Amino acid sequence: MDFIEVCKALSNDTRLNIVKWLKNPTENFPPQGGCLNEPVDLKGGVCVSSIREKAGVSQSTVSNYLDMLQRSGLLLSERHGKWTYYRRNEEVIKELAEFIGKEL
Amino acid sequence: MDFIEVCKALSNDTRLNIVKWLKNPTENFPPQGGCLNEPVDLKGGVCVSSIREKAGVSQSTVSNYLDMLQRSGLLLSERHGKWTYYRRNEEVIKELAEFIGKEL
DNA sequence: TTATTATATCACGAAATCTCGATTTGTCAA
DNA sequence: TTGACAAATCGAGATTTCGTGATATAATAA
Repeated sequence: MDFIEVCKALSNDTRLNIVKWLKNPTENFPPQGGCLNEPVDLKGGVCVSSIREKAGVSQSTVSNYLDMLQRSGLLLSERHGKWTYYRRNEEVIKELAEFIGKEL
Repeated sequence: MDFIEVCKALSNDTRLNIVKWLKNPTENFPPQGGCLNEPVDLKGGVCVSSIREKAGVSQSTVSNYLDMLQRSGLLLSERHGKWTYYRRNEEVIKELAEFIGKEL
């Protein structure tokens, strides 16, 4: 985990909120995977357009934010058909808490 | 604690190192309070010029960094005569770890 | 008072980040 | 194959951050 990159990723209200919202996807976003007939294991993942709507920023901005959060390791993404579903990487978030508790 | 401001403050290698170094001041810096005859309770605080030397940046940069770290709450400062001694604010650092563990 | 030292503040150009609209790519359906 | 839609990438102007040298302030010493 690159702590500096994680800090940069979290140094923005919208990006911080995205990470928080994804802690409880069903509370914060509409049901996902709607259009697909096949049952897909989304593991709580949420598609870009749902996140964009909640965040109230442009499509390119949210795409950039999600990429940034993924590159920092905080989020994971999985593509199913037309949609890309993002979810939290709980292991990295746990690492982050441990880093602050021990290394910082 | 303003989490965003803390993240911004930690989004820089030198500033992150300063916070880490101040965890063990006696290991990382020369003895402090040397010129003063009066015994001063520095509580592990380190003066700006010692930090500047260790960090290898200009005086204005380190002063700016220390101000930023203090404004974020991560550091505390105390002036004694000509010197300003900076030390960690362990309570805020604990808050930070708790925030990540619970809120994030 | 004057000189010296420690730190803070100012002003600046360079580099990075922010956020957007436009365009491109990828996927599915007709 | 074409059209429609989701998401990623591109390009750009506005804002912020980076790090510096110069200057100002504050405290001590002579």
